[in-house]
Amino acid sequence: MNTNKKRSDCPLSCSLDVFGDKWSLLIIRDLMFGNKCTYNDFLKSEEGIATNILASRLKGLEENGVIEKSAHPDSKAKILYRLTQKGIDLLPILMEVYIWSEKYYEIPTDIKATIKEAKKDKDKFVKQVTETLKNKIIENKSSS
Amino acid sequence: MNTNKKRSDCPLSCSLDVFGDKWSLLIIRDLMFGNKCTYNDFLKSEEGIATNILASRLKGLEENGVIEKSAHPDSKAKILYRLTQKGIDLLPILMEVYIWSEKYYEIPTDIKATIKEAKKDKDKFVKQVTETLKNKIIENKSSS
DNA sequence: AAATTTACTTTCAAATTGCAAGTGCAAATA
DNA sequence: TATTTGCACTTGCAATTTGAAAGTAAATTT
Repeated sequence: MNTNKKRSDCPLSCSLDVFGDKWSLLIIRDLMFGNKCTYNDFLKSEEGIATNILASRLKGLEENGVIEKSAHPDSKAKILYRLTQKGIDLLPILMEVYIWSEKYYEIPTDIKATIKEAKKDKDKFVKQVTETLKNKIIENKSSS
Repeated sequence: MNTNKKRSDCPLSCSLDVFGDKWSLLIIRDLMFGNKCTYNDFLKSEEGIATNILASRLKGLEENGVIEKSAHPDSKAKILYRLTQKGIDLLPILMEVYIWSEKYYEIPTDIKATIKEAKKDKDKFVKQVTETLKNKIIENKSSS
């Protein structure tokens, strides 16, 4: 992604410069809910992102401080991608997208339950998931 | 936008197929907060969308039921674009994007106050703005 | 030592974008 | 009434981006 061009001072426009494309938020999703954290994990996702696009999106997200690379505990050949706090803070946005889609589209049953739970108490859901994600950061900080 | 291709059954992916690009949500923003409602209004926005892109985005958003066209009360030459309920329901998503950006970027002072208000009581903010937007729909229904 | 895995890069055709100019109808102006 | 302007687009074309496939280099497994 273009990490350089800023189209205007509008916060929405600036945010879209960071994650306003068809792929970036899917990577965030995989990191948040998919238990995915390596290049190949993202490649394997259902939507079938092209490898060059994945590389460019990871670069963009990293440059924008949404994700960061770190050493993978299992192997030097692997790189572990993880959300920064800035990335974790995208959770409320994703949550609202899921809630919106649940109102207007058919939802796979496995996801449905989670959306229902989020809708019941949004703040609680955000706090819970945020905590889980933060713990992941700490885990990896201490093992790298 | 491609209104046809569905990359997966993931609700997030489907949602991004509808508004996951650099322009669509800016049009929604203009309709929601910008008091803009005609083709030329959108064209004049700060970010400078190209006219062919604007046409294609408006088409896509309409096909996806997010906006709709109607007769402009002032003139036959004008077309009035407005949000559908489905479009109005994007408000929580936009709100969360604004709140996120306020945490990580410099925000123009005029928008800052609105974001602060939204943060104070999200539900209240969504309800208030939703009501205003719904009234706009009714206004135009009765005058067209 | 050879094959495989992992994280990419490169190549190239196809699709999309962005800019400029043009079109056709409506409305305002001379 | 004739002409210009406004509005909502469309068209043409170059430049950029995407997507598919193949390639690379280091690390790991066999």
